[in-house]
Amino acid sequence: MSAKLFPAHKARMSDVARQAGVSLVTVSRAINTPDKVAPATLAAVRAAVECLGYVPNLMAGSLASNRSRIVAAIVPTIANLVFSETIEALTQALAEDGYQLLLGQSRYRPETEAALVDTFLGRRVDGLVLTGIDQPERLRAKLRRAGLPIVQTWDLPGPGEPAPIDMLVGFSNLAAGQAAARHLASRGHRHMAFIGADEARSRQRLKGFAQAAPDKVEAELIAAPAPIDAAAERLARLVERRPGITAVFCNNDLLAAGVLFACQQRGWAVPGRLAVMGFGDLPIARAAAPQLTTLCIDRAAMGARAGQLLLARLAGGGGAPPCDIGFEVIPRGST
Amino acid sequence: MSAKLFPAHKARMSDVARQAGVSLVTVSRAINTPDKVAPATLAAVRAAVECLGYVPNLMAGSLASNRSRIVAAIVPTIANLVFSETIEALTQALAEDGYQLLLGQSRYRPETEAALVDTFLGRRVDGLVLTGIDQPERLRAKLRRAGLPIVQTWDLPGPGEPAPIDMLVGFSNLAAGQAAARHLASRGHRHMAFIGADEARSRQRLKGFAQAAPDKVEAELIAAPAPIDAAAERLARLVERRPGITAVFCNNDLLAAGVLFACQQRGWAVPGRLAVMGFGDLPIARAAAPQLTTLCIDRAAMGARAGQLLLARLAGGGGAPPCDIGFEVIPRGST
DNA sequence: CTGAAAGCGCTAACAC
DNA sequence: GTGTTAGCGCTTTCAG
Repeated sequence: MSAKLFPAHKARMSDVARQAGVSLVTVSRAINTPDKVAPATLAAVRAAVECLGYVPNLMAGSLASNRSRIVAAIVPTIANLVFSETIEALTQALAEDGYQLLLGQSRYRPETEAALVDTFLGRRVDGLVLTGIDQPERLRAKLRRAGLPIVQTWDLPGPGEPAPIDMLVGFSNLAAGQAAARHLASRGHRHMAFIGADEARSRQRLKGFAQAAPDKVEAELIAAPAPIDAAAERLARLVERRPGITAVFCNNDLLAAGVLFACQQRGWAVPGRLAVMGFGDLPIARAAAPQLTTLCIDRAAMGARAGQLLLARLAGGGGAPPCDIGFEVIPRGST
Repeated sequence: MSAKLFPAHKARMSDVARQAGVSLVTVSRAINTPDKVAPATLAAVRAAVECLGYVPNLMAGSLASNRSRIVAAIVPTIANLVFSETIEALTQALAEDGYQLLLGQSRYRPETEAALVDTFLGRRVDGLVLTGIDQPERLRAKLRRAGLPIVQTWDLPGPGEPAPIDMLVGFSNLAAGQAAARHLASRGHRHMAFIGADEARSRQRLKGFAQAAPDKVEAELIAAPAPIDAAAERLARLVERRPGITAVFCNNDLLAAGVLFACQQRGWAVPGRLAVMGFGDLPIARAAAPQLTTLCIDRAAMGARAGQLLLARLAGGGGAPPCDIGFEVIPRGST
């Protein structure tokens, strides 16, 4: 409780002001709007700052200016490349304008997400990035009332689904699932299977997949977060239930890589005996042999775009229409 | 009697106080230390909070109390499972005590790291988690002067290396490299190669690996962040330069998986023609075929421990000695 | 271009 | 238990 809580950022703005022989306000301006200060004054202030080792207290500044320059993001988990790559790009985009990222993990739980939102609102973050569009109405209402810029990501509302809370950048998981099925069908497959996490967006892709598949789809849903080492075991179950399947759509390239290894062990040719399709176009997709056919989602673009939308709004810009970043089937050797 | 309707978060504590018929301080206590408030008062305050949709301004609270309840962490990139899993555990540990995580990415650049530190100090974060121990002396000095709790992670200073800035939880990358070489040697290998990122900790592991290898080690260093799809190409280079190599140590399990696929394409038996060892014990290690022998680092424990060290110090506890979380060679089929 | 005054919304001492 | 009095360190008006 003693000295440790009152560490070395001892110098305040008033100390710098005294040292530089100017007023406190001038120091503030020298720091925030240097071009509105006379060169000589600026130099004096900078010298004083240097000399005292002054570090501006952004917390106090935020309180006074009502702008925290902090944006919060909530993802189910950061320990999943699809989300961490999005967050990487988002952080980068924000950093360019001097914004920092407060990270929250919902662990796929709505209550946790709601609790995180409360905390973030309390911290007066300037903006919020959410994963998915399946927030409960109660939360959506609260967020709308809060009136801060919000970007929902990773999904697009279909007909009948609630409108975005504010801004949105995503893609249709339903359409992605359909595209996967159509790709496999185009390669002559009829009996398809699905392995994915038991979670909203994955289920949405399964729905689309099943819609567009020529035959009934056999599915294995793994409790999220999906452990990819489950691949071999899930494949085994699938094959036991439906020996005739000739193609499997894995909702994550890592899972698909696991299936590739499992096929290798079974002595199954890919795509001869089983076609394997992944999701994400993670680096492993190209490193695999055969290379993975996959659904490419531009995660970096999604994160960057989310950041840009927020920054534009924070800079006084108007709203932007929902942004569909789309997806692309990347045909490679595994199908 | 009836409450004014406040636009979201426009209600201040004084509004709640008036509505509840108590003083502002009482509201503060009701929120922060409910057990120091009479039940009836508490109920009245809570009703008022509910009725006004009051969300406490944590920013103002932080300024007044000089505690932000925010911890910052800097990693090279979050788009790498080894770091994102550490951050996941850290975030989780902090959340349990009501702390949030501000995330910074250095992109393996010391200047970026230094700039992030400045910002975070300005934000008066309560603690800081750093990746690695190779911060320049200038930065170390600044951080020591700052006097806030700091945990360095992912490494352990060897003899002659600078002492920790404050607290530390890591493992010896040098020893890890040595252990890898010894494991491969124990399997009868003499001609070993290394593929890894061109970055401090990876180089440290290479150093240990080379020290303990019976013969000269052939190395391929990939500019960080290492794209894992480079695996096949790097393996090709290695083999071209030293056809006699029989074992390769990859500094990341994903890279190792890529090498496994490359071997498959070459028709090389693993471990018959080439033994492959990974690093990290990521989920893919067990999903691979053959399963990957790897160096297991308990990243979740490291992140959690970092959080606990910080929380303990913030709760008034004393310092803790450097914590070596160690590593473990997990022998599996690939060697 | 610079300065003086007036808070931002809350917590921390102290009183009562 | 509860209230009163002071700030936390900065940014904003608004003067000059």
